[in-house]
Amino acid sequence: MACIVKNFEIDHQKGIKAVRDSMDVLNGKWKISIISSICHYNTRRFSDILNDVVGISNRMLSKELKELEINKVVRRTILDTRPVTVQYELTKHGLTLKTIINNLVEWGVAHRKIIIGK
Amino acid sequence: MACIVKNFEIDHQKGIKAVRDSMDVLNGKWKISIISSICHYNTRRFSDILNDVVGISNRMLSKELKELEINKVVRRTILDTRPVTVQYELTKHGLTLKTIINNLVEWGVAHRKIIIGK
DNA sequence: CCGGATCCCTTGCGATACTG
DNA sequence: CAGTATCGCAAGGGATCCGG
Repeated sequence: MACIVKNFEIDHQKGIKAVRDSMDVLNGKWKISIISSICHYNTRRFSDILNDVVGISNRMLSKELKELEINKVVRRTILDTRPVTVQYELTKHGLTLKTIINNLVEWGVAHRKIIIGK
Repeated sequence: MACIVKNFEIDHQKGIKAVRDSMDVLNGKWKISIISSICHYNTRRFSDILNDVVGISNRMLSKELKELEINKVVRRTILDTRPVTVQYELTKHGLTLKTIINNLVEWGVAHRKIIIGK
């Protein structure tokens, strides 16, 4: 009985760590918006994302995209056009975030209703 | 046709804003871990959460819980024991985060496998 | 036991300007 | 077009101590 409780607790700790791992990747002011933008269009260019995500600067966009690329959420492709354009798309791994994003959208809407009072 | 495209874009912008609303509530180093802890036990005391969320200081826990209470994610109850103990539980609204948290746990586990290489 | 108050350091992030 | 470099502030968050 104590053993069951103990395993229960261990799993809970694992869960908390796993959530933190996720949040480390998704944290910051812009990440999820960027992912949401790319996800919506399947493939999206730098300047297009810059327009989608209102308020972000090119410096930030560049930095965030680089981190997402390192975390294998996003794939970067340079197209040899003149001038150069760069394309971003979600990796297979990145695509698995779609469910989470949809849930976050739903929750955000519900939350606004509750807080602002409809 | 152009109209359809336009509505499509508008909805996308709404989606991005909704995600941001969610993240504003959930952002920071600790929030989701705290919610995860309370959610797991249904009802949890201050000092217990302090133990669950490894690394957090009482100052931070206090601050984060207060914000979550303001955002109606968490309900706070003072028990008249000696010395005083305080109990936290998720509101109905807070409970709707359960799905998101479970998804984040799954994704975090998958992510670690991909990045660390199993 | 549950916090609040203070101090201080680190980080995130914005603004701006510049390259291939 | 897609970034990089530099600067600088404000927020985030840790450590410690105090009080009901």
